[in-house]
Amino acid sequence: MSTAGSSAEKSSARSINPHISVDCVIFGFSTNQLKVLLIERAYTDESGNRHRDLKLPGDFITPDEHLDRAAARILEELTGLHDIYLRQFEVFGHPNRISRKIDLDWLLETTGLQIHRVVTTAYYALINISESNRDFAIKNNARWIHISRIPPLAFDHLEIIRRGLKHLQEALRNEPVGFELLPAKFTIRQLQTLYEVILDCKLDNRNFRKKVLGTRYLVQLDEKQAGVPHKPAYFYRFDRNTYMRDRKDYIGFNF
Amino acid sequence: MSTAGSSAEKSSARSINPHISVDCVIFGFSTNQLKVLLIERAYTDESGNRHRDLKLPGDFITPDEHLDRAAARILEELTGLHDIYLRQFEVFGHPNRISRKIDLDWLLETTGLQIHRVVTTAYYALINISESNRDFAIKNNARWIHISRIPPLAFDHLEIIRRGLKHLQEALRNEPVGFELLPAKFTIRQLQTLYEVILDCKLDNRNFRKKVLGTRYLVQLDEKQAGVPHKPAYFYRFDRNTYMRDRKDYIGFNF
DNA sequence: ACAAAAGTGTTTTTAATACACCCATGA
DNA sequence: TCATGGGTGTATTAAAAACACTTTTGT
Repeated sequence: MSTAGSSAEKSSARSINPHISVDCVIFGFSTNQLKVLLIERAYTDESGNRHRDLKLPGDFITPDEHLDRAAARILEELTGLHDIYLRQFEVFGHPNRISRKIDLDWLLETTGLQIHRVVTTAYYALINISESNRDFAIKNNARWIHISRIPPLAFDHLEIIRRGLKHLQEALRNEPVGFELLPAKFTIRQLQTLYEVILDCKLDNRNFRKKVLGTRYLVQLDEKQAGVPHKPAYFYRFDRNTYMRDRKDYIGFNF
Repeated sequence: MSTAGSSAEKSSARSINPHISVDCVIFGFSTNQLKVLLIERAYTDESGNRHRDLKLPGDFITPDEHLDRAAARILEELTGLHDIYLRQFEVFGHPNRISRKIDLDWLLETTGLQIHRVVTTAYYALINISESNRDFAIKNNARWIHISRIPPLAFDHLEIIRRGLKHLQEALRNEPVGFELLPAKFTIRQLQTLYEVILDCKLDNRNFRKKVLGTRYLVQLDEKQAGVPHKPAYFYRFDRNTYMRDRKDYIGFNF
């Protein structure tokens, strides 16, 4: 669990349910890297020294708040974005997930409550960094951290990210979620790199193009890349309506 | 959320966390049907009349109980079974999921507390009905109900079962979980029927045999069916060790 | 003219599908 | 001997994988 920096302060003012929280693993893709949006947390140790570390965006739910709604709220408070791809993926309820002194102290400091047991529901969000960076300021000392360069985090947040990545990989295999991480216009190579980075594998370029262009829901635009020192690539867009119509209800099984 | 019949009574005695519960969708397979284990719930309406309906086995967690542990406890209290396949699959946190008068009244009656908001973590369990019936008594007025003949249930338990079935179907496609629902010795036809019933489709017998016998982890026993009025089928068993060694780390993607 | 990434086809291999008959047993 | 479900093989089709060169642009 946890509480978003500024949301935490709000939490102590407004009414919260201190037993249940929501945490968001916000994935973004830029400069050919998968990143996670983390928040700087400041806390004071027993010697009065101020420390910083990072945590997932999250918050306690309010007494009558739907979990999905809480996740959307956290995302919107942080980034200003709404209508973002957001999926519940797992609950973390280990009784010792809040046991380090710094975590207990930080909760006391931000909520005013002595809290030692919180069950958190984890969501992952997929956002397009470049567009959202352009239009919305990232507030609350949030930072994009490369997925494989994540420092020690608050609570069990590293584990939550690991599991979130697993779920993202699973989703990427079975649904067209990759587009959520790309701008509306993208090149096939960008898409392929996204798959390679998230699934951590190499894909054959010709087979990849054959596969994705074989679907009817990837539509080529008239526009090409400009100013690149090589043959410019066409831009494509994802046509969700066509996907919805054509989606094959897969029946095979592998075990 | 909910509380298992007898566990509910216990809950009011022992210390509970009344905000968080665990519910178990316990699947079983017998007479070629997929079934769910449900518990009879009795409640008294305002006119003092006694009513019965059905609910999922579930309970509040205790203050320091791991969610997984709570699910295992519920399962064991009910069936006496342990080391059962048990997977968390989803959290149900809608603020109105406990809003019907009968549900509110029943909670008051069984816990002594006025409870109107509970976030529940749902697990599904896979058990082999015949073996467990033989060795363990099912307590607490529990009944196996055919998956497509489920009457109106307490709380949002019907929705939880629907979602649990979806997750079971998904698991069945990707992992060898079907064996959890069968006796240690089973015939290929039993296995095929299990797939057909759970995935709700017809499978070609020759192709099915080819596929499952192509794996190395389905091993034929010397034993055959006896007393059947037709050619007796060989029994097979699932070799989990071989599966663990041979499991192909599937890399393909379909979207 | 060079560097750099875009874009393109064919062959091979593998997996999925479709399909029909004989076999072993109990009654 | 009959009814019942068990068990088997092949041909076709579809999808995945392997693989190398030409094109377009900026510098």
